[in-house]
Amino acid sequence: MMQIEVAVPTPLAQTYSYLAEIEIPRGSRVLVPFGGRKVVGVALSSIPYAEDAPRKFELKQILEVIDAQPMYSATVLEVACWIATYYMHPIGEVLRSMLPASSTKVVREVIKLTAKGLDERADGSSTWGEVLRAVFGNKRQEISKSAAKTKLQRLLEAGAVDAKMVKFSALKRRELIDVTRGSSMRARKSANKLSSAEIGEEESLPAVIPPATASQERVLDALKLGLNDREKTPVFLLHGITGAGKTEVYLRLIAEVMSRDEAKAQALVLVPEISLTPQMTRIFTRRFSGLVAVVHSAMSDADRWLELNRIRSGEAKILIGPRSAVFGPFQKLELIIVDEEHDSSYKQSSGLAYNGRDVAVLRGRLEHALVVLGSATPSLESYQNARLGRYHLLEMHERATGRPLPTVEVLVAEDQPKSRPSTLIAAARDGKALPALTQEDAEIPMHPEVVSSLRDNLAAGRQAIVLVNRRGYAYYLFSIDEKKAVQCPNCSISMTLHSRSTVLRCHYCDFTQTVASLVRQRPSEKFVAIGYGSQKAEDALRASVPGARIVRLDSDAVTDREMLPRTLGKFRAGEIDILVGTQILAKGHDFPNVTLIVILEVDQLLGLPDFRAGERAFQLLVQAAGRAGRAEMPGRVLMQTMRPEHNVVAAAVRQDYAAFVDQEILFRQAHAYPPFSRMIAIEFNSPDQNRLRSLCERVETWMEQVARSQPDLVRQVRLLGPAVPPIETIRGRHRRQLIFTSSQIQAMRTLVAQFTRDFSALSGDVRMRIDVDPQSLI
DNA sequence: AGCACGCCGACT
DNA sequence: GTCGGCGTGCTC
Repeated sequence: MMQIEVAVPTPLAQTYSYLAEIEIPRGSRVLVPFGGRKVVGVALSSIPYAEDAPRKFELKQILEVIDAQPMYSATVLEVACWIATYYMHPIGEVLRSMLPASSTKVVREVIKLTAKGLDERADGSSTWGEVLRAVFGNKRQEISKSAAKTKLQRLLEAGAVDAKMVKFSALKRRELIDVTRGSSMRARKSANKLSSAEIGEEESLPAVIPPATASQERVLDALKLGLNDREKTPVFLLHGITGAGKTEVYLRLIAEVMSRDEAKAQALVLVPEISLTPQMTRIFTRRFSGLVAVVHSAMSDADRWLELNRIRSGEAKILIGPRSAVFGPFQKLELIIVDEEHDSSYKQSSGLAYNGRDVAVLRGRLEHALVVLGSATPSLESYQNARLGRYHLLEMHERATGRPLPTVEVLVAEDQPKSRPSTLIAAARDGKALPALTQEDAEIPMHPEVVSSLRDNLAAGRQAIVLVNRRGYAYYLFSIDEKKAVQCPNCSISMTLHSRSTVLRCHYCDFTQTVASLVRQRPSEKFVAIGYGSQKAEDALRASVPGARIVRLDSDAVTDREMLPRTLGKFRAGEIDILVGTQILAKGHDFPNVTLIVILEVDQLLGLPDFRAGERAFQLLVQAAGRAGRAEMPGRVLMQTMRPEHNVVAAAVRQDYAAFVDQEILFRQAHAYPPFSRMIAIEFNSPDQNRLRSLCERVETWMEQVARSQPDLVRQVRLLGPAVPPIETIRGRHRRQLIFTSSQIQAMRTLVAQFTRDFSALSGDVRMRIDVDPQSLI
């Protein structure tokens, strides 16, 4: 008999011991009984069972070994353990988040009609029969619990029958149904579907490989030296200006790795989710036909399994994906590329707060793989690592086309437009139909130069991109009487006006309300629409650039997963003259015929209450500017701002990364912000404000106590809060934030570990989330 | 997180 | 008198 340590997907940090007849391979998933239910855990170790050892409880038997071949390799398990420790997250949850969701949601429950239930369903006059017919239909006797749940929910919403009858417990009590636990699902077998890579292949043409430029050659030579020295597991930071041809470097490096190693070597390419377009995928599939696997978040679980299994079997050599791809089941990973390494989407913002880029560096070290972090605007953290010699810095200062960077001009915007009551809103109050949009309604503060440049560009048969860093129609709806913007009832932020100012929407919880219903609720107040978003910019552009084919692209416009690639495809094909939209447009895309980029509302970027606001603004401005003039035609960039003197704007205008870094480093140093310190943020949230308040009092008492009992430890760590974060409430949950900062990482971690131990038992509906190295403090 | 056990209001 | 509400506490 063996004793097996199993990591179980619960918010508990410890592992649990079970019994099995034989040793179970480390990394295999197992089905175990756990607190009255069955869950899927991961076997971590097997030791012979010492029968006579004293123990407080009897061990339970493992019910089933799901994977004969471990699902998690030894290295991936090591990565998981590191993440669990570093990000202070339970190991079972870490392992669960590493695979597609269905890998651990394997205990399927099945609802079955009993004989009595069958009779009842046949009875057309029975209300219970009605419920059963709604759930099972007229033929089926069995249905999965999740499917049944949605049907019951729908029935409940319809309100045709008593709410009490629309419940599993009620049906069960009457012995109309049986709830049984099905057996666990196995690792998914391949479905009859073509993988995205195969589909991509069909369309693809043979690759035309451009000759490498001098700087590409130089960088590649250095990287190849790194490949020879992999035992030292070097990390390279590839800083190349926009259009320098970093992708071509990646492609050649991958080819080099593969040519060296009897076609066994595998490579990982991490990209920000948003740049995972079919075009991007095609670049790789054309060059490495049949060897590329792709995963992205819009994919179904089944498809994701399919692609990951191609990597696991060794059939595919290259995995392209967003941050979660860093957990890919590689056989022999020899190269990891993190494209746009500065991108904030590498940091998971909910649940397990890992940073895919940092995990990539760790995994590279464990696998002895070469790691390349690429960016036109490296994060301060990575750049500092390069300065300190931890990473090798490689720079590319010329564009692959030999063309100069686009010229950037600053246009000083007028002040805010005069606040005037909108005719649209007045009409909504009267309950009349909304009037057609007038020219005046569609006005936004646009510098005359912006308009004339867009017209000239159109006349020259060229394309333009207009970037508005805010979605929606107007910015917010301001109540003149209350002297404040209309807030979301669930979140403490202003709602944004959409659909020509007829609808208010919260960008945090998606709460939606029509303006008409708002003015009915608050009949005596007067409102004005302030500011503008991408929707209004679209209208304004239509009015001021007649004849242009204009399409808006932002997360509201992208309604299905075909939308973004389709629109970008049309734009590339020249069927669209002007693309107007949000950050979606700023990243990575390569449009040869785009010669003009307009960036409106630069100022809003700079004003965010976060120490990284400057860095984000600089990155966005440079990335956006980099979309212009990528082919033969020179590009031009117009930035409209009210603060032309701001040093971030000034550096972005010159596209001078070094100048930006120099000043930003000084700023971070002066305030002891990362990378000169580390941060751990702890968030408490609860729908109950009072509970939260008393918890904060407990936290303060705790802080005073440790300051007294462990003064040496506390002296090394700065503790901020508990404070109300910039957005106090999200989805009806009030929040408080506690921030630990220190340059003494170990001391800080010790203190935080102590804190989480002392606050592990939270009463009521209070939740705690730990964010190590937070990307944003909002 | 689930799920069970446990103690108080409105119903067959 | 029960059913069922959700407050605490445990899960090898």
